Amino acid sequence: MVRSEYLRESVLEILQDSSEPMSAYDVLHELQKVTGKIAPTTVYRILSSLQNERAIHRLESLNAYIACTKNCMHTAPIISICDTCGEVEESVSDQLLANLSDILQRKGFAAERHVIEVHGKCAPCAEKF
Amino acid sequence: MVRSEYLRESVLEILQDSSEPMSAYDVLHELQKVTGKIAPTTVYRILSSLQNERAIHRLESLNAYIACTKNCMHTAPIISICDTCGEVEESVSDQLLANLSDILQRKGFAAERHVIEVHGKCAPCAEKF
DNA sequence: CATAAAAATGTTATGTTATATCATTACTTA
DNA sequence: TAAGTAATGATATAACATAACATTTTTATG
Repeated sequence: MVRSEYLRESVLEILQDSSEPMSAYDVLHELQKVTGKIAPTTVYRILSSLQNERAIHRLESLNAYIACTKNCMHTAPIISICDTCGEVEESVSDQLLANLSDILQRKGFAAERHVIEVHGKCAPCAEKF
Repeated sequence: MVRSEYLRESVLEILQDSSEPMSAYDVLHELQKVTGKIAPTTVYRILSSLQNERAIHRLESLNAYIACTKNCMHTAPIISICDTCGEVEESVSDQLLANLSDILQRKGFAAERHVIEVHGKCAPCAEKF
C-alpha cells in the first residue's frame, strides 16, 4: 500500500474508533502515535479528501470530525448533537433534504451542500436533566 | 446610554451595514475605528449575547456573523450561502423546522438549536456559471 | 530499469478564530 | 456616596487552519 493510502486509512480508522467527534489536532496527535511526525497540513488535506468522498463528516458547529456511520454517498446527514453529554448521531431523510432544497429552489438558489446540525438533548440526558 | 449598550448597538449596526458576513475580527476592527482599543474578548462577548437574543446569526460553516434580517425571535433561519459570490440569504420555514425536530424526536432527541446552512449557487451565479 | 512527470508530503511560517484568567472600571441601588 | 454587582480591559495563550515552496514518493513511459 502506498503511503498516502496508508495515512488515509489510518485517519479513517482513528475516527471510526472514536466514540466522540475529534478535532483535526486530536486526529493529528493520534496519527503521530502511529506514524511519527506529521504536519497539520497533511492531516487537513486527508480530512478534506475523506470529506469529499463522504467517508467522514465535518461538524461545522463543533469544528470536529466524525466517521460516517450511515451511507451518505448520495445524501447529507442530519447531525444531532447532545450539548449535555456530547453524543452525536447521524440521521438521514431524503425527504427533508428535498424539502429544504425546494424551499431554496423557489428563490432560484441551487443547493449543493447541506449542513444540518441540531443541538439539544439526547434521550438519556433529556430524562436526567 | 451606558457603554455596554453603546457597544452592543455599534456591533449590531456594523453588522447591519455590511453587505457580507463578517468575521469576529472584522467586527473588532470596525468597532475599533469608532471606539478606540477594544479587546477580542469584548467583541466575542457582545456577539454571543446578540446571538442569544437572535439579533444576529453566526454562520457556523463560515465562522462569520450576519445581522438578522427576518424576525428569528421564535424560529431558526435557513441560511443559503452562494459559494461563488458569497451572497448570504435567510429563509424561514417553521414547517421544515418542525419536520426536522420531529425526525429527531422519534429517536428521543429534544431539539433546542437548529443550524441549517445550505451552500450552493444563488440565482444570478447559477445562470452565469 | 532509468528517468521524467505528476502527485503527495514535509517544512516553515504565519494567519485566523476563540477563550481563560484576573485586574480594573462603570453602573446600580439602597 | 458607599457597597455590591456587572461589564470591560489587558494579557496571554489555546485552538483551528492555510499559504508557499522544497522534497520525496509514486506513476507512467521509453
